[in-house]
Amino acid sequence: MIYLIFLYIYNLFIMKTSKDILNCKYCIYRNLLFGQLDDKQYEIINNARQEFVFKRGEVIRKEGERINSFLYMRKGLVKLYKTDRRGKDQILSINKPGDFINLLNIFSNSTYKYSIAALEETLVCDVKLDAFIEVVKNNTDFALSVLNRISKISDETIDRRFALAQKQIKGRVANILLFLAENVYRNNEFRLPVTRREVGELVSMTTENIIRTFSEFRKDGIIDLNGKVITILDIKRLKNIDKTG
Amino acid sequence: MIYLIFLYIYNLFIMKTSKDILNCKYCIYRNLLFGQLDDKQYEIINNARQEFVFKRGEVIRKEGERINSFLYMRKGLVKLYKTDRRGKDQILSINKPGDFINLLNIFSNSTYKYSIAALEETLVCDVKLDAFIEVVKNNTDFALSVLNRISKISDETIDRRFALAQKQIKGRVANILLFLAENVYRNNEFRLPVTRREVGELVSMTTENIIRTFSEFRKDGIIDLNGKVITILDIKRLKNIDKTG
DNA sequence: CGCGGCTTTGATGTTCATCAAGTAAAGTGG
DNA sequence: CCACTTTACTTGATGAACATCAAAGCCGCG
Repeated sequence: MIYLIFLYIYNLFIMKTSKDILNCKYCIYRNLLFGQLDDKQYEIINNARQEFVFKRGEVIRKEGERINSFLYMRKGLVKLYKTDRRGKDQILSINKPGDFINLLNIFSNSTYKYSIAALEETLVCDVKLDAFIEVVKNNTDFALSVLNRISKISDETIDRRFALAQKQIKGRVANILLFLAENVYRNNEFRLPVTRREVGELVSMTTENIIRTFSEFRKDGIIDLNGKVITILDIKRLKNIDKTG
Repeated sequence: MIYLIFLYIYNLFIMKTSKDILNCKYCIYRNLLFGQLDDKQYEIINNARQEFVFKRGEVIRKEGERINSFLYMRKGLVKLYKTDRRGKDQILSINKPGDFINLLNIFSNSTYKYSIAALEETLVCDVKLDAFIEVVKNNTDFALSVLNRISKISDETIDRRFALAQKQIKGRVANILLFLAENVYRNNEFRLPVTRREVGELVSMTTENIIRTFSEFRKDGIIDLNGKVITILDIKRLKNIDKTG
């Protein structure tokens, strides 16, 4: 709710100062990471920054590409995924606005170990790595803040992986439905941003079994299904399935 | 082979200068991470440093404990693991000398999300976090080096997870045997440092199926089994099983 | 020496993947 | 905008991979 009010004010703000939308000085995500920068450092980042819009389905980065920018999401939804030699994808994570998609990997001086694609129309800020590193070098508080952020991302990854590994299919599907409802759309009704196959790729199950699980949830009155539109009817029961596996 | 010679020289060195073993100035792992420190910074680390020896089975850190030191391994073997509410463990990784066990997580200003236990007699260096952070703050090259190291660890984790998820049981067991033979013991014959159950906890399979797989490999002439001692007889075939799944 | 944890094998059951076949929806080119 | 093609979705039948259960031998250790 607070979030919605925030977004509303943000939108009003944009209307009035649309010139400034291209300057991240006014970005709502600024304080997530760039809080400690002074004006000069801020300018360095801002000058090295570009915005890109990707349509649903577009590939943002391809596994194997050299990493030469820091990315963060301002709008939309993306998936990080790897493709095996038989052409089958495995989705590592789904990321939403505010996430620093590649922060964990930009300092490896190496290439992307995964691809990134847009699941919805997505707005991404792209900061040249040279500039990012220059600021890290000149502001140790910022460096520590980056390290802190990285550690937290890593903590979450461990927790998430651990939780998934315990569960079998029903628990996994419940988990992703709750993730979308609570963390992404903040609503019990939403349009599924991924295909059934992609849900399978995310939780390591086949498309058919995802569909069967959806159907079962519907028969049990836990969700309502209408093509891509999903309504969670009994969130309590869904949470219980998520927890007990 | 080079590694063994290295160790040998290192041991000779210790004999002669045993007073210095407590000073990481002479640590063979020094350059892995602390290469860029000047003498003063070096002294800060060294003064905040303690060595601890853990026997097989001892818990080094427990999930939930506050993280207040940077750890690195000088000798031995450890496992990182999480325990679920039913008391079953899941092993996240097995780590060996030279690994920075908790580097990914020390900046989270939080608690351990996993436990660490010794699989063999293990020598761990423990550097107070305050000192570590002080040096990060005063040496941006060091900070970048830490970031680089973190990115690489993260890359490896992704690759490893991806590879494991593709494989079924034979491939997973082959994978861990090769890891032990090639990365840890550098020998085709070694004493398995974990129980069959722990192998299962590492690759998400039951004890019984690990045993069955071992037996099958033996019947096929790929390995020889003698209690805990394993000899890889046909490494080519084992590598093929690892690769093809 | 006896207890508990580790190892092993066999029998049985569950979960999930695979295969097949059909319908619905979403692109695509004329 | 419609015919056509492709991709997504759905259901059922079958089988493979793996978990679970049971029982017994082994080994180290107090």
